[in-house]
Amino acid sequence: MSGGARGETEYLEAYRASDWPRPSVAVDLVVFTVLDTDLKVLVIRRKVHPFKDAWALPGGFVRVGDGAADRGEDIFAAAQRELAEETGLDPATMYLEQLYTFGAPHRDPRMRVISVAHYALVRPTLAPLVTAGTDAAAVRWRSVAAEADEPLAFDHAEILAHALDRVRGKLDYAPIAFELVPETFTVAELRSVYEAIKGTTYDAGNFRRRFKRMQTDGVIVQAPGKRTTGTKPARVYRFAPEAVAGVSGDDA
Amino acid sequence: MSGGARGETEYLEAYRASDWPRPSVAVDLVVFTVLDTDLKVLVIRRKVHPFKDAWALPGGFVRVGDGAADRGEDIFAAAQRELAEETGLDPATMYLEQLYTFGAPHRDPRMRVISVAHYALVRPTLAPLVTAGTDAAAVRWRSVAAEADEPLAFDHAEILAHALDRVRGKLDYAPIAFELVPETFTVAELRSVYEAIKGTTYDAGNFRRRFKRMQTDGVIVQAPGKRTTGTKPARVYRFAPEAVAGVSGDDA
DNA sequence: AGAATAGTGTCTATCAGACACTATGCA
DNA sequence: TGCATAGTGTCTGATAGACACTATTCT
Repeated sequence: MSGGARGETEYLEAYRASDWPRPSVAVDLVVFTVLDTDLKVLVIRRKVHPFKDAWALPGGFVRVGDGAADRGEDIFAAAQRELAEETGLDPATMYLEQLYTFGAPHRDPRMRVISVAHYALVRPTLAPLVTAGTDAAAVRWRSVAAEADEPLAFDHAEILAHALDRVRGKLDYAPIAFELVPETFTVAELRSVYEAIKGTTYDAGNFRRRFKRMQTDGVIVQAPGKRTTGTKPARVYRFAPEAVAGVSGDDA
Repeated sequence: MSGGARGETEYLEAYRASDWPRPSVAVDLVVFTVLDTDLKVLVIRRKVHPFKDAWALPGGFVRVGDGAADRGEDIFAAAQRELAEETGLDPATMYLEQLYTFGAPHRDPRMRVISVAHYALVRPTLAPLVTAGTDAAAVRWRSVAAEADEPLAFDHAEILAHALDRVRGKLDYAPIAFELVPETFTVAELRSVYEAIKGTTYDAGNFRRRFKRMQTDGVIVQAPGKRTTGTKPARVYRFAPEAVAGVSGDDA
């Protein structure tokens, strides 16, 4: 900082801006997993008003410090914290990425809330371990396909639709499907994840060819052992993240 | 709303949230155009602290109303308003889309500011008409290739890098190049926009083939007249937005 | 032996990159 | 007439969809 006339200008500018009304800023989370070859999203039953007892996406307010010394937490850190709180899982084990920011003036009946939505991908092996956070009466993995289900609170249906678009689009050019299978997986298992996300079927032979290309590209390597599925056992593979650029999660 | 015990819970919840410190929320704009076959970004010279006299991306605070009656403006509306203020152009003539939200705790030295970055595309025919807004000492179209240029204020270099990634990626699957040519254009003109954005060259013959596919798909239609360029005149075409789904701009 | 899934190979259409070639208007 | 750009055509390699086929294991 500086003093004198510059300092005065600076002070006035800071005063002006901080004197205007400010919105609350939240993060909302669209947490996906694949269970029983079906794409699921994590919903919680709200304990408090508004939308008490309704299903909603997990989320919470970004911690903003008061003043110059404490500036609060980063937005991505807030999303990680909420993800941990609302699932009981270690956020380092999940893929997390910022999605879109929703800020319609009346999206929250209480007050002006701007929500930075994120989406997360949880391995099916971890999905059954989620536990309800303190602000939730219950958590549930809800099928994304279940349109006729109970409506979601706030504008969460719109946020979910956005997240679906993003994941479906990103599936074609980014290695995100690997976040939704166990550490080791078969060709058929990876295919079923693609099918669950896209909502279509993939030809088994053609998908295998694509799979093989990823193998020759070094994205996938064979893992020891086989998976027995009641019929001919299948080879298992492992994702090789070291061969892929930009797998860090949030790209900001 | 409701009364009684529910009302009390509701009140307490609202009180709690609104009593916490809140951040200022801004919109920043990455405004692109193509001039002289070069991709340019609009920068302003700051009039006030912090970063006084430095180049920065245009932007401003989102107007947030005070209380239940006035809730302020929508985020997209704020971006449109800033776009109009900072360019002097009608925002309806430009493509505008939300990009990413930046909220590192110390990205603004004054206070906690969360910025919802957007990017805009301006036709080269309109680009020379931009005028500086009230908070800018000057505006300039700056080449994005000019790495060795003066640094940008705040985290605006990072925002610009994000916007470049988005535009370059989206160019391949969305009809955004049409936002950067005049109403009617030749094959070569559209190709030079692709080249300016991607920073590479395209084979003229192959690009023409791609162009023709868009024509048979109804995305492009021939327009009357020819463009004379000092040599053999070229046919001119027009974008046919009615044939393309999802050209609305912001997709929220 | 039969069912079911794992795994392979082929044909075809589409599209991109490389590149040779023709057509036309202006200096 | 020559040059520069407009515009056309061809060859090749990579990939996706459709689909027929073989291989292996469990019951």
